[in-house]
Amino acid sequence: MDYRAVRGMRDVLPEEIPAWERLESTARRLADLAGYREVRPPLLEETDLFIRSVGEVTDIVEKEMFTVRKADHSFTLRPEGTAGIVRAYVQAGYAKRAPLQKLFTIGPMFRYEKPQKGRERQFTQFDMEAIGSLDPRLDVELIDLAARFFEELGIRGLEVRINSMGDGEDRDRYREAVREFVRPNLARYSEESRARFERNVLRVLDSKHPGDVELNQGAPRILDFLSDENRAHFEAVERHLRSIGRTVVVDPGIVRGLDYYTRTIFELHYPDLGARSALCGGGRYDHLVEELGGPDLAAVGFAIGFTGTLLVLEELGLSEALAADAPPVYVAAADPACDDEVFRLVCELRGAGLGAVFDSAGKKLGKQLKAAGTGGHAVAAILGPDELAGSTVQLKVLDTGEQRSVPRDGAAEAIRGILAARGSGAASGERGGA
RNA sequence: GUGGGUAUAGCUCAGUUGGUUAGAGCGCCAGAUUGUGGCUCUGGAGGUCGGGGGUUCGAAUCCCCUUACUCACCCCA
Repeated sequence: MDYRAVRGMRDVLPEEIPAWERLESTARRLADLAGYREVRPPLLEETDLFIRSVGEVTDIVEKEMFTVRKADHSFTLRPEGTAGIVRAYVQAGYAKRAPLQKLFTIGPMFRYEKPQKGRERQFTQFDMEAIGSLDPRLDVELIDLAARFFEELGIRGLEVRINSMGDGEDRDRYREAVREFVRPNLARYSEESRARFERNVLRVLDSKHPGDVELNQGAPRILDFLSDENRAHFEAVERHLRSIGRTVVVDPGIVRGLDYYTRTIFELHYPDLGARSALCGGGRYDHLVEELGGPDLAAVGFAIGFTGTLLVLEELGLSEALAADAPPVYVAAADPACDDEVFRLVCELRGAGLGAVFDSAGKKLGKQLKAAGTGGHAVAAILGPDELAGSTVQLKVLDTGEQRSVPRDGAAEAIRGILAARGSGAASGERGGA
């Protein structure tokens, strides 16, 4: 095999499209329900946009960007959706004419990481963003919508974890407190954690080394460092979550990897997925609009990864019931002499709004009917010399085997009748599953 | 970036201590059935055994290198 898809990128083949369409339609329906409008920023942005928004010392910027240079400019394939959406928001002038915008986008993101289960270099995300307000009900609205997305797909048992990162000053004071907490025992920490101590001390608390976990007992919690205002915001989020019946876990260990996050952050986990259990991550980014040249406006959003979601659907056996509908009619030639007339009927039926296909491999009638049956078509229309002579067509209902002759002129109508009779009895999704 | 595993037909996989023309199931094509499918039977096509080098009379099998895939760590969707 000479050519393969680029490492970490894969083809979504026709067999998988129904599952993808289901994710997309579920996302769009939810967005409509809550008044979020679709926006489609370009896949390529100036590299500096991501450095500025995601943060210079993050993994994404340091080593995961797909960057191309052209004529003194540096462009980067978007590694996440929020930066581009906020850039578009500012550029479109929404900040002045209609500051509160609820937006969503669905599309590919790119990160140069080593691929593994649930992680690809090109992956698709569903992003929802509410820009222009600090209302804690928006935090909760988004958490609720994210959870609802999975529930509508049939995925239960998700765990919602929330935390607050405070704002810049809160975080500075907290970071200092953690540094003081760790420093006396630094020599006893794992090598990994000692490196993190320098680079990003908060990650020390995230360590999975047994010894580190022990040492981290009793570490300061960021929630104790929140300003009154940020504490009130966090408590309001919890209160609203309770009032709509969403149970969540407050997890002081969540520390998101992008610099722009502030205040509320959350993740949705599917515990059975193992190492890569987070299906959704999000939170507030209350300074990003200003950072990108707009006024100081608060915002909150999340991203759901399709890759992990599809994995879970697969595991739960929920993706097998999905199959695309084949065109209802297969027009078969009883004799090669009728091929022209078969093609004419196919086009005629399509003109009448009936999906129709024909054999173009020179199969004999028996093989054509076999193909019609296994191909998932509902009706076979058979044309042979006898039918041509009598201006008729044989219609065979493929799942019952019953067959009758109808006038050629009335073929479309007769087929419509058969489909209506079939369709009325069958529930949606009858095909594919069984 | 670090560490482990795996590479044989379109797919899922066998291949015995290295031994002659590398197999099976599914799928595909055809015939039995010269105008009627889903079952059955018969036959067929399809493989530089990931690539390169080495050991050997002889390598899919042993050794080295390489590439790809995959899993985990890190981090994240």
